[in-house]
Amino acid sequence: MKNGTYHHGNLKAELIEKGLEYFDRYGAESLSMRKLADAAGVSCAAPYAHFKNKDAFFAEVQEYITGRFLEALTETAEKCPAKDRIMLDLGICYVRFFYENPLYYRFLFNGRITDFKTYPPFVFFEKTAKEWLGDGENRYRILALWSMVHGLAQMVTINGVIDTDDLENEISKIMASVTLEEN
Amino acid sequence: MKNGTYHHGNLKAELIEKGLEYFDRYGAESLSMRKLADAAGVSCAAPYAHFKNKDAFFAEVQEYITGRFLEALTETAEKCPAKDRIMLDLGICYVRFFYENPLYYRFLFNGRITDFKTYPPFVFFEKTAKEWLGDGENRYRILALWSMVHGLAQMVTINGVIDTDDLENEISKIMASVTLEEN
DNA sequence: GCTACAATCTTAACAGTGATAAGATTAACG
DNA sequence: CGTTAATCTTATCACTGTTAAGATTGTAGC
Repeated sequence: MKNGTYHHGNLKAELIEKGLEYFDRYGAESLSMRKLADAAGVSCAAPYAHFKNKDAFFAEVQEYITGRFLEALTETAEKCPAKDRIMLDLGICYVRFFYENPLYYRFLFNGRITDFKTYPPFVFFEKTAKEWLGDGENRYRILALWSMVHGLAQMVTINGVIDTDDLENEISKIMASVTLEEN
Repeated sequence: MKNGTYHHGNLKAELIEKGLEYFDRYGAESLSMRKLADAAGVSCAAPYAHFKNKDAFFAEVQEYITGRFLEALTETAEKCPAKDRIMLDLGICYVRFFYENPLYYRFLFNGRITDFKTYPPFVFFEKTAKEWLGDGENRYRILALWSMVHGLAQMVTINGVIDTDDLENEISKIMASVTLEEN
């Protein structure tokens, strides 16, 4: 207990913040509620006033990360100069996000996301792809593109299959190597 | 201790076997060395005579699963009737393996595989792709195909983005939607 | 300001975990 | 038959998530 502050005042936010810090350094596996409480200068049971259990804590962290991921995608789409580049830019952004935050990939897509169809970043990706490809029957193409980009994101989080010195160029070439008609 | 059998005689194999059973039902997260020891009718410290630690145990389980995965791929390649179908068949096999064993995907590709480039199933996939595509500069195409198939495998382990009643047909259409020249 | 209430935090405890050390049992091999 | 190494058991450790009981404090209504 720090001097005179029985009530922390901002514990929930600090726990998430400290959680992300630890997380970025060591990953989610070794993160414990007790270390987190310690880091926030609080007793081991205090976090349970704000999170029902460890999983609920992780769920909030996940929502935060998902928010940042979705933000990156929407920004990329908005800033895209030419409409025929949008899927390429989106793909690069998608891969880059997990290249820059490798630990996030495992955290998100490891049992935590139980439904791809309703996961906001995917919904956005699908919507954009539909707009780009037109209203025809493009379900299979969208799935192909989507899984390719998602698969690439994982490659990039693990080991140098892809040259990460020039990520943009590499992803471009990979995506271009698979002809989607006018590309 | 079972009647008169201080030495189990076959503990290591039984631990892996019981491990896979538990694993198939509940996943790897809740599996503990102690439950495993219990299930094998042995004290909680006995497993440590055969495995240095929990991670070493998991490493052996991983090798077993990897073996089965690689086996499925090579068999598919051998049985393939027409050479121009081989990448399609391999892709279907790849996805089907994880559709049938959804928990394996998370287990394998969750920090456990630290290098895609040397992971035998990937090496085999790459080699076959090279043979199929000829000796040209097809690096990007192979990566595209590879990540697509790998991404699809994850889709299929999570939730109904893909119609799993007719997995073969769906994967075919997805792979075909992306034109790889002569296909 | 005072009081009641709800939110927040601490202390203490529980069962379950991975892991290790010390010693018991037994298989294997000369 | 005796020695040795492999295998197993019995403690025991530190650590984990979680809960219950009670202490402290912010807050709303008087």
